[in-house]
Amino acid sequence: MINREISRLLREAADLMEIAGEDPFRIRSYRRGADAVDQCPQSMRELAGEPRQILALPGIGKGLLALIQEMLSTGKLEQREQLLQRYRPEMLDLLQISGLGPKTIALIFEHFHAASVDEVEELARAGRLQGLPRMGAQSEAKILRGIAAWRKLSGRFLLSQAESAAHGVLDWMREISAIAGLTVAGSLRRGRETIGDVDVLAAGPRLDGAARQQAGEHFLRLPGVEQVLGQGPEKTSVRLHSGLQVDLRWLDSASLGAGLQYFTGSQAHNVALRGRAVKAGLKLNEYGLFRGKKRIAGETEEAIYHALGLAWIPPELRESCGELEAAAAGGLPQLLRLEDMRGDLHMHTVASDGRATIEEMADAAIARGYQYIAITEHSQALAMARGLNEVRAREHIQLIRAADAAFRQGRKPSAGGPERPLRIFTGIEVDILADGRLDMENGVLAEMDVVIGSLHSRFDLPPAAMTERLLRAIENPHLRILGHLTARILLRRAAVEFDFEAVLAACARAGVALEINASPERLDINDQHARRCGQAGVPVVISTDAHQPRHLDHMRYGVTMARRAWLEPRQVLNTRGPEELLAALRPRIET
DNA sequence: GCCGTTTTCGGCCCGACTGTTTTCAGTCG
Repeated sequence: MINREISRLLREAADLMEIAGEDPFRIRSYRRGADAVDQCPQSMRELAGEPRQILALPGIGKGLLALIQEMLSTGKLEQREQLLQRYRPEMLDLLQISGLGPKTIALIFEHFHAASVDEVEELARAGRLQGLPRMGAQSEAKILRGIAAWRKLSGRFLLSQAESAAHGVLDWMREISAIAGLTVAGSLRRGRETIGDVDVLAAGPRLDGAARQQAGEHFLRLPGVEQVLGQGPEKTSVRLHSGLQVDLRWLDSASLGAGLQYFTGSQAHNVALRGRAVKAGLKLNEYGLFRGKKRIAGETEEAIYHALGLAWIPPELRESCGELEAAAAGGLPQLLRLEDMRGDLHMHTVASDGRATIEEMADAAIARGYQYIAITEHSQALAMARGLNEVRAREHIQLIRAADAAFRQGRKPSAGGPERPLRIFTGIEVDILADGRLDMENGVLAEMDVVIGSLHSRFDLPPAAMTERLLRAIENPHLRILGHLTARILLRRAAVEFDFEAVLAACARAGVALEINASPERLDINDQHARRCGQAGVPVVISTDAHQPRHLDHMRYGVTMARRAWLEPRQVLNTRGPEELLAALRPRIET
């Protein structure tokens, strides 16, 4: 039993305990314990003989240690089993639905014995939920909207989840020496925000039938495999405990490029590309590019694209959105790269809900080669995150300025590490309230280098009201960045609807930048939105919303989205140096 | 259930907002 399964059982037990109305603090400690298991670099199984090391993990005490030991020896968690007997396993899905919480789920179960999404949907459609205490027509409609949004995205996985699963597969399969080449394809390679299943391609000169058989059996022993979906000479498919499907395909070296191209897609891109081949009297399939029976390309993707008169097209662009025409005309964009990024403008520290100090975040930024960061705590509306009110915000500015004074000289207060100068900007992530006001006095905002306005509530406002709310926020001359512009927050959430073009036009007029929030759990503005920013001349910033140093590495997800949006470095403000950035961020304040 | 202890139990992230209320429970972040 691997760490992720242990943490999953703990989390599911916590979810069920919540429905059962048990002590909320106890539930929280189960979840904290699950986090600790997830973040522990060593496996619980390895540590099983050293219980003191498990107890040393933050949030794990005697009680949870006993549960972990129980799971390691029996593979089950009795407490979870009992709750599942009392309720039903499908109930865990209901918690994913926006607008449905543990109390309502328990209430519905009590009255109707309904526990699945289908059953609850049927009750809501029939208007029967309205009979329950404190439930009216509007609540019922909200639940139905939540279910519709959930259906749209259930079964899909975040890019980061799929990436981490794919890395596990690649590491596992590298143990087979006959495999010379391993790569991911599909939507994961194209960097889509959500992934349906993971495609892994394997090739090697000595991968004959017997070797494939052996490697395929090794694949089936991959940790976390729940079910074998299919097993054949060309492809083996499994489903992991997480629900993610992973396909392993075998390719011949002579058609490696063709296979990679074919299985990377997208389907629309491939259809267009095959059409181009047909026009040239050629045929393209997963085995190569053919003139008659003669293969004229196939070992590499580059050779295939070149033979079709095209520049090689980065996978992120392969969505049949004009990339073939651009590649034919030599007009592909100079896509943004991770190394173009010079700073991160959105992060939290222990002053609100972050886990590290200003200095620790600064050290991490220096280690990643950045020239500047902005510290942007939450404002008070986000009480759960210990958001700052005006008084605390003013105090925090002083701390940031003191850290800036130390770090901009290239000196670090703490010992060790690289000594390169870093600018630390003052900032705040201020909540855009339901009526469009910013959750902080203008006098304090005026002192901030970076003011990010974000939405944290009322995602379900009608589109017109949501548009008004955003336009009003943009009117505030202190707002520099519209952040968290939530097309979708987390997989379970519905799209926030508003008039994107109107908001974009207002940003362009006001000189407000749009944020691509690179945090892997947030799918804020999507690539199509981001592409419109580039087309409309609205500057973009990419930031990680880091709550601890390692989150700074999430920048790569933001860069991936920017690449899918065809953005070039000049369109992204935090590719610029510190002075140029400040000038671009504050045009309305200082001119 | 964990933690930090004043070593035995109290505190643990809390405000905005909605819908149903007539004073607040439930959800969300």
